Amino acid sequence: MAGRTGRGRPTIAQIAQRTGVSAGAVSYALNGRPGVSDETRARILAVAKELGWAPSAAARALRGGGTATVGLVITREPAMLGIEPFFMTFVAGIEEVLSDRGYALLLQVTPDPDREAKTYREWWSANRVDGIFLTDLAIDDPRLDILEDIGLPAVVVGEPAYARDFAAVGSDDAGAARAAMRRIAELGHRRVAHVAGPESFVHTRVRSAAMLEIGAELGMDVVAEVNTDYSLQAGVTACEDLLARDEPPTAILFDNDLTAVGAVRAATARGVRVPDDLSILAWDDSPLCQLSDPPLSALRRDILAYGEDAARTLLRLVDGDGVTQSVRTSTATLVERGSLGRAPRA
Amino acid sequence: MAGRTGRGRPTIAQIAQRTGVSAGAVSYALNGRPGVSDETRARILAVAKELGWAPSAAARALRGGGTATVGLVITREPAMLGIEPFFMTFVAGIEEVLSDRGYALLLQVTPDPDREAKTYREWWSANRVDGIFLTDLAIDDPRLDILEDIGLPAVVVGEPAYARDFAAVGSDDAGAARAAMRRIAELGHRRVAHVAGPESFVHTRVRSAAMLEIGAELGMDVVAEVNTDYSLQAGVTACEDLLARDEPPTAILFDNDLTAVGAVRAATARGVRVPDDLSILAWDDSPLCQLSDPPLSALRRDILAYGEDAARTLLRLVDGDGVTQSVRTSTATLVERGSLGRAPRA
DNA sequence: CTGTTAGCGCGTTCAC
DNA sequence: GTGAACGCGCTAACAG
Repeated sequence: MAGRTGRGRPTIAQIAQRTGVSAGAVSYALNGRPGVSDETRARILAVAKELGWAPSAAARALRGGGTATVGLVITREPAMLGIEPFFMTFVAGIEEVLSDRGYALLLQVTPDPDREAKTYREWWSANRVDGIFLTDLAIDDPRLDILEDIGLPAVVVGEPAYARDFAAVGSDDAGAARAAMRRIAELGHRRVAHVAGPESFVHTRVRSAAMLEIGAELGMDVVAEVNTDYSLQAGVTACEDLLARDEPPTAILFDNDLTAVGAVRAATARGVRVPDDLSILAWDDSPLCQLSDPPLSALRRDILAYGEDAARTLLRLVDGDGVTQSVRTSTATLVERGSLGRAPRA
Repeated sequence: MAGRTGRGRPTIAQIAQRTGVSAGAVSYALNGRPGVSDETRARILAVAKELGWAPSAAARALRGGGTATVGLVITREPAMLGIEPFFMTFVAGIEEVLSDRGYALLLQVTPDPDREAKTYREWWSANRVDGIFLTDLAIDDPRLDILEDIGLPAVVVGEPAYARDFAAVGSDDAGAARAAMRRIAELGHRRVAHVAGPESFVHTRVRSAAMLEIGAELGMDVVAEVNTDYSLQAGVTACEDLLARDEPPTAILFDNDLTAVGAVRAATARGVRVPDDLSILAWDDSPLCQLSDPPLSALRRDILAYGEDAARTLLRLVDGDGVTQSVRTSTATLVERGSLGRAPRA
């Protein structure tokens, strides 16, 4: 179990020497293949265990056996990551699957989108990863061109419809938006607004499109679609602007929790009561929602499971097992906590 | 600049073939060493660039040139990570330094402390990392034994005094506690409490010891030292218990922001006003502090810079440059926002 | 000087 | 069960 001080990391050659057999035999034994007697095999395994041997990742990768590593680039301002509950939880979910399989996660955090594309090429050229996760999918995403070009296995985390031929793992945003709008309509609201994320993201567009369509279907007036950068301040500003209108919405759906929290503060500061005068609904349910006052009703996704699904899909792709062109979907549920109420009388 | 479809990742052999020279010559050219004419060198570099060549990480590692990778194990319940602003920001800081140098971060998130030790051995045996960051330092930390045994370069993120011969990067917690207590005393408080983190962590002990010492020095009564797991719920419970005492504290210092937020809610729910009846001070200033009502006063550390310092130190260690046994320190400053007020009249 | 050849590091695998 | 070759980049020894 130990590997005593200073001997350097154990190799097959060392094990071969100690057991008095060839390196090839050791390899067969360690990999559970035929070619060695049960007796020698046992001896070899014992010595390997004593030395704490593990195969050199470098040697395996060199032989073409894969790197046992997958990559994730998070394109965000580093300082913003601390409050972005999504990524850390998503990474934790990924880890849960990877570590069981002996895979490691190579991470890069950078605010620079160009760097992300470069990183994919570098990782591929240097043979550092067997596959990658691609998040924040954009319309006509140039990263897909690069990945197609170099042929690096990838799983798109997002709307499958925009993922071309890549395997995708996505949540059913349109369905969630539909459920939310139904509930909002049920509470008597007729004028609603949508405070969304960055316009470039596919999931922003999907949600916005769904809002408009469902609004029309339900006879509601979607008075505004506002794009933000997901920041607290953007939520404050958006809410203030909406409330300053001649005919302000009576309910607002936010694309993340941080903007929704900002909106509650903005409304309260203006003397607008939540939910009596204004209903607020957040997308993604982090602890922030419970900390807000009143606590926020939210569309809850199981982000940990989302990460796990993405990781399982990528590993399957890397294994070449299923030709996983298929689509996975996790669903969001509406958690009501008090920021969502009946529409005020006209 | 591209590497066209399907050709597989470019190798030195390919470049050699295209330029009509030997692989050795290509290697010399690519590494800026003498042995090739300027002319050939230029040709080689051009082809390499066109193919998007990058050295195989595996081959380099195999040759003993290092893996250009460092590791970090985060021992936390995955679900808790989403609200733990510390680690994500810390990781972002690390990344800022690593990516400039072409290093990658290998990450593992696991709730199992035993797994962490195992991971260090595996990473070392498999030659996956050149060094690691060690966080959440404990008293008589068994991980230090393992790292000493295998001789893997490591930087301890925490109190240098407990880091044995390892290089350490730590913040001056005792100094910060001192400054906080001075300010609390200045506001007239005489009965204070400290709601700390897990007892096993060195930095918990350091802070607790500092609190008691400074309290005595300032003639204050530290009525309680409570250990928690940093969770919101633990903050709620701790606050309720403290307020239920015969002589409750008039000010409480919390070791993280989440417990402090929980405490504000618990106090408010009991009809105890913050800061009129009870002053609350958080350690580490994440956006949560601003979202709380009233916004929390906090001991602010520059966690991003903390991560950067740790990364720089580890890289120096890996390079073998400075024999960085030295100690770094970043200081916390007190940000007052309104949860800290004058002591109520007896 | 300009360039080539050969062998290393480590695990895997094919032929014997 | 053994010996040898392979994958890839680096470098010491050697040749023109």
